[in-house]
Amino acid sequence: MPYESLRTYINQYSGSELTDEEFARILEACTPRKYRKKQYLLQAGEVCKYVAFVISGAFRMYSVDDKGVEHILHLSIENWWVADRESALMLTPSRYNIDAVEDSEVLLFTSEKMQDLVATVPAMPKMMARLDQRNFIASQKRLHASISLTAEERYLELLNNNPVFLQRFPQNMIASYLGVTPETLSRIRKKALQK
Amino acid sequence: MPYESLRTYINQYSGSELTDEEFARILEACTPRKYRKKQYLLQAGEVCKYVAFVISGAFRMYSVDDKGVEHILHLSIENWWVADRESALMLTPSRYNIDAVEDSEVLLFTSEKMQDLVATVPAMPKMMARLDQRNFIASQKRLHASISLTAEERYLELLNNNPVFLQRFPQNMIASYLGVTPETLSRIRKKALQK
DNA sequence: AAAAAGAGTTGATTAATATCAAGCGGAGTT
DNA sequence: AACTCCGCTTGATATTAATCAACTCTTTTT
Repeated sequence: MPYESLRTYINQYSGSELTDEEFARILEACTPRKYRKKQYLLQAGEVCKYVAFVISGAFRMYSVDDKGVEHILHLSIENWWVADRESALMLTPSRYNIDAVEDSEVLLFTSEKMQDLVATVPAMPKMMARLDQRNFIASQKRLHASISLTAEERYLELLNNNPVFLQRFPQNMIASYLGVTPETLSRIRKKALQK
Repeated sequence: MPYESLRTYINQYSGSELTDEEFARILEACTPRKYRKKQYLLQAGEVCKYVAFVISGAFRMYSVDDKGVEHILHLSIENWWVADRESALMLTPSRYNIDAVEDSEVLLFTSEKMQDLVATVPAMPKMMARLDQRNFIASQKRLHASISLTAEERYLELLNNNPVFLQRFPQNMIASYLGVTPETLSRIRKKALQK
């Protein structure tokens, strides 16, 4: 079957095994779609209609402030979910943009289909609960970093926890993700290398 | 029955109505406890064993850095839950302290009892899912603020979204919650008043 | 009642990071 | 192949917020 990575993901996060029939139902509920580099999956002002599972490629979710500066809130690569869950849940227009950083392939689930699946496939609510917990923990960690650490410490923490990101995304995006300017990140790295 | 505020809370967040029997079971599963001002509910290094529902009073959750500076991650007042969920879920020692900011009364649930309730009272998983979602959205908002806004903008946002906190907690705690020093917050407020 | 501790303000100085500006080199486009 | 754009670096300067220090006013403790 195609998209085995989604199956593996759900099995892993739900702590159970999907039957072939269940997995087939999940695949029926979603739509595969490709995005070219720089193509939008969500634009600020729209309500987020889809939750996307990344099969391959990479995405970023970011806001743009009054001065036109982008602030990246989330980075996602294959085997991650992408969406503005606030907008999707509350049905409010999103403040964020989501676009492809590389040519990518995703599976799109509308919120309704996703709710159906959560109601009918036992593994799904387990996976969702687990996912929400992980999301919460991750954003609490980043909040802690952002409140109590210096730019350099935040960079080193990212280097430890998500080295993949550093290889996968250009440095200016990493800078934005860390909440510093590209110049500052460049200097931080120079300093870190000297040690 | 006592502790009606918990019942109201669960009804509201689950979108259903607890029966008297269900609510009685919930009350049996927890332990009421009082905390004096400054008393710890959790100390850094311990595994967080309880999830607490605040009946009255106020708590803060914070880390202490190498220089001894406190960084407040969460503030909670009556009708909020308090716990380090990361520690409680992962069973890892917490990096955070939780202590009472005022004399307070809470209901303590051990993680096991909470899991029992989630498994046996239908309203509970609904409430938990809703709570996780809200927590995630709230921490994403704060993360966004902390990455893209200046200290002054963050203060004004708090003034809009959680004016209660400003009345309830001393200014140095608000400063820590916003990620600035008390001196800086004092100057920000002075400036904001002049307008 | 006196003393001590805590909370907030204000001023002077320092440190961290942003901003502005210039230049380099590679990737993609025509 | 030439050209343009983009990502990255480096330097000089400006801005923001932290730090250090002093002082006032409450609140708490003795």
